[in-house]
Amino acid sequence: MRKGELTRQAILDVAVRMARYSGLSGLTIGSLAAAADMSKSGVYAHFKSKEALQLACMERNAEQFVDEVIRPALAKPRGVTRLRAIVEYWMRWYAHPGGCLFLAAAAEFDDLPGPLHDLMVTEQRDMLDSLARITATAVAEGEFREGTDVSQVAQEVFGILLSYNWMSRILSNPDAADRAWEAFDRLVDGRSN
Amino acid sequence: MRKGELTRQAILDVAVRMARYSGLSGLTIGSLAAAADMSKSGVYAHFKSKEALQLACMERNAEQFVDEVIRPALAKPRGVTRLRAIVEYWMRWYAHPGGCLFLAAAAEFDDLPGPLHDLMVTEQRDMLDSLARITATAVAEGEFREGTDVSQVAQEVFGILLSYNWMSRILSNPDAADRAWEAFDRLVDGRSN
DNA sequence: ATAAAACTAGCACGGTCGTGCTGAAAAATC
DNA sequence: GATTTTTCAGCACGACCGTGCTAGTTTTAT
Repeated sequence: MRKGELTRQAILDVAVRMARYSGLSGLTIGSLAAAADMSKSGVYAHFKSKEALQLACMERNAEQFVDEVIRPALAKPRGVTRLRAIVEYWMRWYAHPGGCLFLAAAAEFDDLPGPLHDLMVTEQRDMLDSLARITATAVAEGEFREGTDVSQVAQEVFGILLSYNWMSRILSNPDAADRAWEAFDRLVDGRSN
Repeated sequence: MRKGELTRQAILDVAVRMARYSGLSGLTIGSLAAAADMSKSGVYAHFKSKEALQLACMERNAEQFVDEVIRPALAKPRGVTRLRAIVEYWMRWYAHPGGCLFLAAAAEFDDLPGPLHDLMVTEQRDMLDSLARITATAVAEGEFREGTDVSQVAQEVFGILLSYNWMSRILSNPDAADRAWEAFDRLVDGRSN
């Protein structure tokens, strides 16, 4: 039946938005119900447990990440152009109100075994793989030197993104973006033919 | 009187160790009391509120960071040697069981105004300043080019540290440290005379 | 040794948490 | 239009939360 799935998605959208602020553990069914103008049990009925709700939030968040970062980047020409594009979209992603749910989830579940931890690791790994794969297109297109360690580039680009996020979000440093791009440009220069 | 302060410190040590796993919000007075073999009210009496306990945890954590990272680094010769040293100690710091409380606190309080947020920002800023100041010694000693943007270097080094932390802690990537050092070496090379 | 101060266990409070049953309303199917 | 299925509010539960009072013990100071 259709109506149920519809409200389920509506609840999930609210939940993800809230979780960006409070994290997945800080998200409570009571406050979520209030924000969705429903009763606690009304919300609860759509997810058999809180853990299931949290897992659904992470999946929904991952879909949005693909929509807003991965797919737009893949629409760009292969190579450095595409790498630069994903960094740009990724930085915009980090600017979401409340911050990045991936990072929040990573901090929450890094040492807490369970399905949430496992899904978090999988998603984190997928994100890194996307960076490495796009870097590989720059090698294939002859823009980066043959033999470039794409995983090394991925880790470094991710570092640029992480420190940008910290600088701009926690320290409210207005120069964070410029500095991130300067670091990126030097990274690209060092690998270019 | 002396005994009180002693057990207060003992409680705080346990609290910080627990908070590294669960975060400052996930830390509860009940579980802390159990871990410290005390009653809830016995623990509570040492801190007038939970927020005061959390603030004390952050301060204690900052002291430990100074002891384990900042001070040992300052004992090294000025310049690149000292910069390399702080990165090494910092990486060791991130390897603490449960992870880094600064990062957990940043994720928890980045969008939540209040004293905890303010203290977190202050501490984060201090950490970054330490990086910039040490970089400045490398410039003063003539190892880095005159006019080097020390804040730029600080942001980039912090990025290397953050991505190392993510790679090793969340993705359990054994190459994370090597890649971090490779990135660091290239950063130093690019700025050296 | 005695008085004063500090420490902490016991206990209870109001509140919120996740969970789950029950029954009525609403929607989908026939 | 009747029936079956789905959706959801009401309500209650046990557990744990932060908080704080009280009383008794332990530690310090005199």
